[in-house]
Amino acid sequence: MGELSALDLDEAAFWRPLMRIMTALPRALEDQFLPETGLAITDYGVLVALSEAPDHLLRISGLAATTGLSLSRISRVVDDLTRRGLVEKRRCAEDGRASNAVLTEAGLARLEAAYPSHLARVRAAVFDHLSAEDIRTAGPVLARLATALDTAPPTDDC
Amino acid sequence: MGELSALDLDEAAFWRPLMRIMTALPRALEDQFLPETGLAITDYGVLVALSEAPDHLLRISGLAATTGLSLSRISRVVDDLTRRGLVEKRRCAEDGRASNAVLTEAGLARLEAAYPSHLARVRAAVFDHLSAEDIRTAGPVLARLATALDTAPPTDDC
DNA sequence: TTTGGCTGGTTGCGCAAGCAAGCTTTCGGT
DNA sequence: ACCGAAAGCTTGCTTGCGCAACCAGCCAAA
Repeated sequence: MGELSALDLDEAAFWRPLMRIMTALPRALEDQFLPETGLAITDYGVLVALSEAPDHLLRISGLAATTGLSLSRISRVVDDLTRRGLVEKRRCAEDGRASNAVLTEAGLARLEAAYPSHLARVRAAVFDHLSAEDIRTAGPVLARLATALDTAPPTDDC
Repeated sequence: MGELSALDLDEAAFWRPLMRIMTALPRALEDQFLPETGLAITDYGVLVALSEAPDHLLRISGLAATTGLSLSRISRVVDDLTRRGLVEKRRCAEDGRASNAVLTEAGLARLEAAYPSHLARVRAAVFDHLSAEDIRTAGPVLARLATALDTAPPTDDC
């Protein structure tokens, strides 16, 4: 290390905005969302993940993977959602160590009720400011970056 | 609200990766950076902001604005950096309420020492996975999004 | 000049999140 | 059949962060 060249102009013009977005977007999304729906984005993410899973059922660890949260966090979030009746936790039949989280009726209803608000926030924060062209050209780049981040967490240094 | 159409395919292909990036990138950057340099990215951001300011001097509130952190957080971070000798806090002469944070020699040295590590992390996490073309086409889109987020925080609903 | 409002910053507190250590169940090897 | 290692959570503790309440210095306007 130490022999790397600094960012060039194009890179800087990519990097700076990306940093701003990383810090500002989450707040822009969450701020109105929680009061409007009674769900934290984290909760919402968990419910979405379950709603997209076969039988609305997912292992705790699978939930952690798809939401990108730590196992410990997911454990507590699922407990909380269970307490609120939006999710049910069942010990897995074929593996006594594992648990499955299942979306309840109430959970699905809550998710559906929250969806418009989420959509509105996303549109207001992101898509209202971009052209169709923007979205089409930048989308694939973001996709490459995202998959790289997903697959490269084990240090690919050296 | 409630009358919004769902995301179309292009939008979804933009939004999903963006969410992944928002959650995964910060960790990818911070994980090695702190052990390598003894600086949290937040600390690093503050030092960078100061280093780019005239006379290496910035109001506390200015620091909050440029870093995108809350005033309270900045207040504590600056206190901490002061305790570590990387920054100096001076009560402002022409306004007794205000404080200025100034980068010390040690702070500048620390920043310069940390820079290669930061660069390496950014390259490994981001630019190593993107082509020059990617960067050139997506950069402006990210820039639009970032300025929109910076200027639109007061709810532009209704 | 005094008083009420403002602005810049600090502090008390609570919450989300991760890490590390623990517990239980499973599985592979002998 | 047994034992050690590993998998799948859970729980205790720490940290980063923001909000809201607060305090001090500034600035009108009466």
